[in-house]
Amino acid sequence: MYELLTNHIARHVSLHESDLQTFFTALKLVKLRRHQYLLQEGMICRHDNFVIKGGVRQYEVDNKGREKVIHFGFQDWWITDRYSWLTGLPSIYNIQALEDTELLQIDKDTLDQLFMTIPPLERYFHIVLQHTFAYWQERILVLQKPALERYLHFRKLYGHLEQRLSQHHIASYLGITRESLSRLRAQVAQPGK
Amino acid sequence: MYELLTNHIARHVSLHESDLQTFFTALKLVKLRRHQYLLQEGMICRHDNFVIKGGVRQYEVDNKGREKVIHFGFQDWWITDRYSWLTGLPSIYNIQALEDTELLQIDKDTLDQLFMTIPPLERYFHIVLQHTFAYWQERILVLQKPALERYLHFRKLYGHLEQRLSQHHIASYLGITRESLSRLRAQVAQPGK
DNA sequence: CGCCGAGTTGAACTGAATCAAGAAACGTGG
DNA sequence: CCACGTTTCTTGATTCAGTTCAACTCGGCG
Repeated sequence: MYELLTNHIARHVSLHESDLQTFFTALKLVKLRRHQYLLQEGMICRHDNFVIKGGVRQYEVDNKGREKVIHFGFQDWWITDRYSWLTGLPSIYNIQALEDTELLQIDKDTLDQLFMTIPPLERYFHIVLQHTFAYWQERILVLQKPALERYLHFRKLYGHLEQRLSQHHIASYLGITRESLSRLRAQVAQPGK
Repeated sequence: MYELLTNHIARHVSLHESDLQTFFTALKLVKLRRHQYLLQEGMICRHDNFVIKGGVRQYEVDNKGREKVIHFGFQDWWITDRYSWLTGLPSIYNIQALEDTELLQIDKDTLDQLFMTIPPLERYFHIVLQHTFAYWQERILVLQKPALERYLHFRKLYGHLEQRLSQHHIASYLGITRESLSRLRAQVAQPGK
């Protein structure tokens, strides 16, 4: 159960076995069934979550009732609403399981405590955040490009996930409509044009 | 010279005076004149930079030769190309001074060394990154909205900077053309429509 | 003065959204 | 295992926000 996370940590820092255990005892295993929510709009997000199985999407519902997917979370990713986590304000996001999902959850206050006694643990979270950030920086760049480029970029990064996601969710992630995505797919499949 | 940074740090963590001094001696003061570059495409970005005066913009030049502004950096902000910084790969971004600018620069290797001996320093950088991250998360959301909303959001966040930036740079930051921004401004100024 | 970059305004164009039907895939109950 | 309803995906016609191209204004500065 902790194997994935142990490996993920080892990839970034080396942690004493005892510290690792301390950290693990602070974690809570959460199981979500498809379509269940990890976070709903209006709730305060006090936890960070490491996906060990399945997948989730983080999205906002805009004032016209349309869902905007900000981010996905699959195996080996940490996911949270960083804004609510940081400020303690209610979240404007929903995080929902796309399929049956298992995550390891850590509470912010607990984690902040642990950081004081186990500095390499903070090092780990800091490094992971830097990675996520670097990826986010690229996402902002890509969002400025035309729809076809955005789709191709998505395939390069997440091609292996394409069949696990609905067109609807992919389109929303790319900032386009379902219909436009459908047309782009047709175009990419047979460049008869 | 270190006053702004001292205050910024104190806002997030408490650091022993001696640790603070150790950190400061690792910093380098960099002065840029308007239009000078802090980073150019192709260079490896090994430094993180705290702006104490002036302002910079981070942008990419796309394959059609157009500039896409990703981010600005003004007083009290840390700025770097997080991707190149993290991976050691050449940057695809340029960071250029918008006006005469002064920054405090820290080298990645030095900083990583300091983190090992001064854990609260890593805490500080971790917290700052979380803040920046929360802000980028919002930026991704906003980039999915129509141009007018993006502009209004920009004004809410950066209204006080609007006159220090050219229309060109603001438009690029918003992901629209100069002309469109001009029209939006006219529309906002007199809602005679 | 006259030039030059920054900003505005107008007209035509275009990529993507919207609206509207179909087709295909999926799951649930008989 | 099939039939039926629901959701997902595709395809077409139309509309619209924002781009492009081009001309014009304004203010600064040699």
